[in-house]
Amino acid sequence: MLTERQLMILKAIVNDYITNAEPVGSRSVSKREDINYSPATIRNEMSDLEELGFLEKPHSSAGRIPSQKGYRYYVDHLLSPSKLSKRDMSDIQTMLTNRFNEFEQVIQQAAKVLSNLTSYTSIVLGPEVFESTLRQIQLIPISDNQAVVIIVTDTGHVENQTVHFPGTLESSELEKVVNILNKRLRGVPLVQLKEKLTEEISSILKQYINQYESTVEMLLEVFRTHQNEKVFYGGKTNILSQPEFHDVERVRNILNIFEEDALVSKLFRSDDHGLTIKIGEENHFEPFADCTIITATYSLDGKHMGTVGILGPTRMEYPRVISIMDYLSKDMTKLLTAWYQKNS
Amino acid sequence: MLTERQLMILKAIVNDYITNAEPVGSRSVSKREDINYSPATIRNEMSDLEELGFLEKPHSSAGRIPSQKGYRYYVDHLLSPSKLSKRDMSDIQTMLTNRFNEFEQVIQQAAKVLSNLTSYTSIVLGPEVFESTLRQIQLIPISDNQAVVIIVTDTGHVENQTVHFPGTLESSELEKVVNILNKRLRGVPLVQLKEKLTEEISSILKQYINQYESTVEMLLEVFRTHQNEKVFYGGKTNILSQPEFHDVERVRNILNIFEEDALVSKLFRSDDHGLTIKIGEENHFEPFADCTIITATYSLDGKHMGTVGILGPTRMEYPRVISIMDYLSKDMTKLLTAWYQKNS
DNA sequence: ATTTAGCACTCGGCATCCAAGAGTGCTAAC
DNA sequence: GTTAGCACTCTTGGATGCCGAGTGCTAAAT
Repeated sequence: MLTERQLMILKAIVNDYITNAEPVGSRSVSKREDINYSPATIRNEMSDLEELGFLEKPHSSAGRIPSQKGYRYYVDHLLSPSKLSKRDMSDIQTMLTNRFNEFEQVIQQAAKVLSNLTSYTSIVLGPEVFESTLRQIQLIPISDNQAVVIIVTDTGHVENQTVHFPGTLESSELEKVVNILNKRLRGVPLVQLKEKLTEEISSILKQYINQYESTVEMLLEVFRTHQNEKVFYGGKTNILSQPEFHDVERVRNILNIFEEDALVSKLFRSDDHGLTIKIGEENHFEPFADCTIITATYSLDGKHMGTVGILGPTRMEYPRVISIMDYLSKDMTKLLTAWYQKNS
Repeated sequence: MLTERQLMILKAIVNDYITNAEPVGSRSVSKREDINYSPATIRNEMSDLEELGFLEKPHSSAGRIPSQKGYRYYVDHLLSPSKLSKRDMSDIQTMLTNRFNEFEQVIQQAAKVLSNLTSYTSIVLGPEVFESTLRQIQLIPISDNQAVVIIVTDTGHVENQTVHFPGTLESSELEKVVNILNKRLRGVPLVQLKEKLTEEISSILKQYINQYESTVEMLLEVFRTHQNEKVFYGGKTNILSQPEFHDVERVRNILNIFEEDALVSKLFRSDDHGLTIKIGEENHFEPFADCTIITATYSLDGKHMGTVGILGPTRMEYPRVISIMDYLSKDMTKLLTAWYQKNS
């Protein structure tokens, strides 16, 4: 429905505004190489584009800036995906090639490289808890009345937790408990552990263990506080360098959000395979009303694992960020696959 | 060397500036109940105080503000330690009375309560690594070529780390390794583990274990990356609400520091027993040139364990913060002692 | 029918000016 | 030693006016 020329102009305006963060006037559009119309013509078109809702004016005599709808149209139809520069690719490669023992290290690195390359804030969510299953559980007594519970998931994530411990439980009994748990709970999704414990395991424990009541209670305690998936950040303060975030109150609101991992992981989690772009109010979250969030997922055997995300102003360098995210998420998938095969 | 009256005036000015964040004029000082001199007299005294370096003027016709030296004198000689309000005390109590399994939870809580009560940013450092010794070490194989190493310190801190694992090591041998390590390394300070391993243990392992070389290598890997002590924050963005931090660049510098735990723990660690107050440039750190850091230590059996700290503007509510910190750090010491006795 | 040149108009940004207010420093009187 | 009085200084905030960037419209050019 938009004419060829309108598309060109819209694209030019978005591109210009993305790089300069200042309202774009008709003159500067007409000066572009690929556009051969006078400012007056451009003005007429801009006026139309504004009427259609793709542009808006900060005030009556400034240039135009893209509206949310304008950005949306831009990313949906006008975006020319930029080739990733050699340098970016190699940066990603070297960051992710480092030897690592735990997958979390990769995730941490990914967050770092993302924020470095984009100068926005990156958020990377680890493997989702409710997807992962128990691979192994261990109980290690560390004093008369304390033990450490180690939980290893199928994704290779290791977690420890200290619990109070029925002092009367003997080490032979302890071993029995661990054996039973491992036998019965291997492969069970973490979120179902609690359920499973009360339904099946507790009656089994009853048969073998004296102090079974306090033991079950202890285990319930462990399973109750199931960790949320971890959230990794890169460049938390990068957003402060964007001109649109020079207001301290605004900044404070956003930075406070980062202190609440649970909230962040809710806001950034994406289940769609591939890239998701949410512009401004599409986030349905007031503090992000003029932010764009781009997320991509990484996976294992086609099974969705986690999300890498980036938070920036709506005025975001879409082409660049998109290609970086695409490349990075695929790389993580590859790495994860390789790592998993090696350590299965 | 200062007259009684000068002291009164200095104190009045600091107090006033602390609460209002605005230069204090002679008139407002003379209006205070406890001061019965005319503005003119006050002016003369203020002029003297300025000459002595305790006050300064933002510009020639504003009121005075305390200089760094002024603050210093204030905290050293003029401070009337405020009684902690019932409410504050009970807030601290309830925050710290919650049942907890790991000492880290207390520390986390402490950071939170501190920042809530003061509306500055709090930093709490966990038990210092180089002070703590090994209580127990465990190796748990989780796949053909991976194991989790669990390290428990005498302070009850538990740490896990995933390592690559010589696939050929059998579980009976593994057990031997663990036994040897526990027997030989218990009580050894974490920082000496590496040394001890190369000097003593490796030769012992050689006698018992086939794959001793790769095992030693693996252990070295573990001990090399000795965790820094953890840093807990409360109210990271609180500082943004102080009027003196309304400049985005300044704020960014400070927030960036918080991303570097190692740096933070260096800046905030205090070895002095009791309270330490560092005002402005006394921090010897440019970004903190107009910040005050107050630290207190918590301990166990008189042995210094960790530090609780607060970061705010030099214009800090000293009396209140000091009494809160004092109370909190003593409370933590008590709690830690009780906890340690119970779980030794 | 498009496109464009021309021109009046609008508005933010910036500098300037001014008056008010807060505060100082000095002097002279108490 | 203290204080009243007063001239002086400096910030703050509002009013004013100008400039430049940009628009919207109209009429001419293509």
